[in-house]
Amino acid sequence: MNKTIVTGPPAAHSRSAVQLLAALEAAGKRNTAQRYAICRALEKHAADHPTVAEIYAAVRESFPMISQATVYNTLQTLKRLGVVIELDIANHDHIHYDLDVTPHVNVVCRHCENIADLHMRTVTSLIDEAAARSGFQIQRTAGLILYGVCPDCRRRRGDGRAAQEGEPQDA
Amino acid sequence: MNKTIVTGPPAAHSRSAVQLLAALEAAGKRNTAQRYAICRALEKHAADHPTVAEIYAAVRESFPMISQATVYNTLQTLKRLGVVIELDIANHDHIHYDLDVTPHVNVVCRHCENIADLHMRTVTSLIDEAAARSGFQIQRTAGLILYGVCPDCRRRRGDGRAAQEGEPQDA
DNA sequence: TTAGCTGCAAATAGTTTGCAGTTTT
DNA sequence: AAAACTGCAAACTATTTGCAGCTAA
Repeated sequence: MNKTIVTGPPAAHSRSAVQLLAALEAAGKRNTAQRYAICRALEKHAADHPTVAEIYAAVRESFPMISQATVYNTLQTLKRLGVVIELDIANHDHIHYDLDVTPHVNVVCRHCENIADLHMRTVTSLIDEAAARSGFQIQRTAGLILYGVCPDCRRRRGDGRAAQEGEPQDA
Repeated sequence: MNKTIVTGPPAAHSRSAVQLLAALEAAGKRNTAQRYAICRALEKHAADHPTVAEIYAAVRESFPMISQATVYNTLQTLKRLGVVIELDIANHDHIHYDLDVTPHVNVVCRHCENIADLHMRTVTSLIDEAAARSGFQIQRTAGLILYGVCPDCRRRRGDGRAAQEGEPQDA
């Protein structure tokens, strides 16, 4: 549950609140105070890959009477516009949101549940090869998810465990 | 909803029912008729990346009185043993199961919801680089998910759409 | 025998939805 | 003024859980 960012440049590729709002406007969506607050909350927590609950909590600070439904609706709208992506992470109860829609990998720690962004040349190679080999037209290139243990947790909990096939998904 | 396999060798890397049962036994789990039936169903539908509902339906054919809870329980056990992985796919209501736990990519079609397996050298490079760059100890190397449109659907629905960043997640 | 498994049914909880009233354009 | 958006509360539904009886070892 701690939200220390483990790796990677802070929000370097993430869209800003302004960009999100611009996308909404460009799509002919209305500019409401609630949406503004939600976009600000997204921007602020971008590096955490926030869940709906976290965004809801953050928005409430400045907008105490907002309803969850509005948060869900707006997030769905942003998702459909393609300016935000959903991260469905195994064994996590909530959906996470990522403002970075450029090709990258997300690495998830099984212990502290932190999520890091990783930008690598290899991602593009992988996608190109996958497209060539499968005949698929790959549309979404962000949010490739890898699971493991972050450096902090390795240190904290003792290391040693082999990173092998057959590694169980849970503790 | 059609389940034609689009790409890749049929179940080449998937574990067989026998292997699943062996894993259960090795872990000191009891050998029940229900678990046997579930493993058989998994093996049979491995190439489909079946959901719980599909496995439940398949098992019922030979075992009409089985309960869903048992299917859920067994799947969870297999998951914890690391012989099966869960695929959490964006916008899919159900969890999919993959009997292939060797490093590979899953490519998901947004239209027909088919899931293909792709084994590529690049996967290992990606994982190695991700581990090196992030300091994470990567434990799960299977089920890297990519989203796009499969060849059949491209043909069927007309092509043309650009595979760009900013591509919406839904229709 | 006995620990573990199954099946039933009820509980849980994240997300979605209907609708009436409000707000943006 | 019209269409869209919000907030509330109810609805949905995939998954989990409690528990009594069954069963593999």
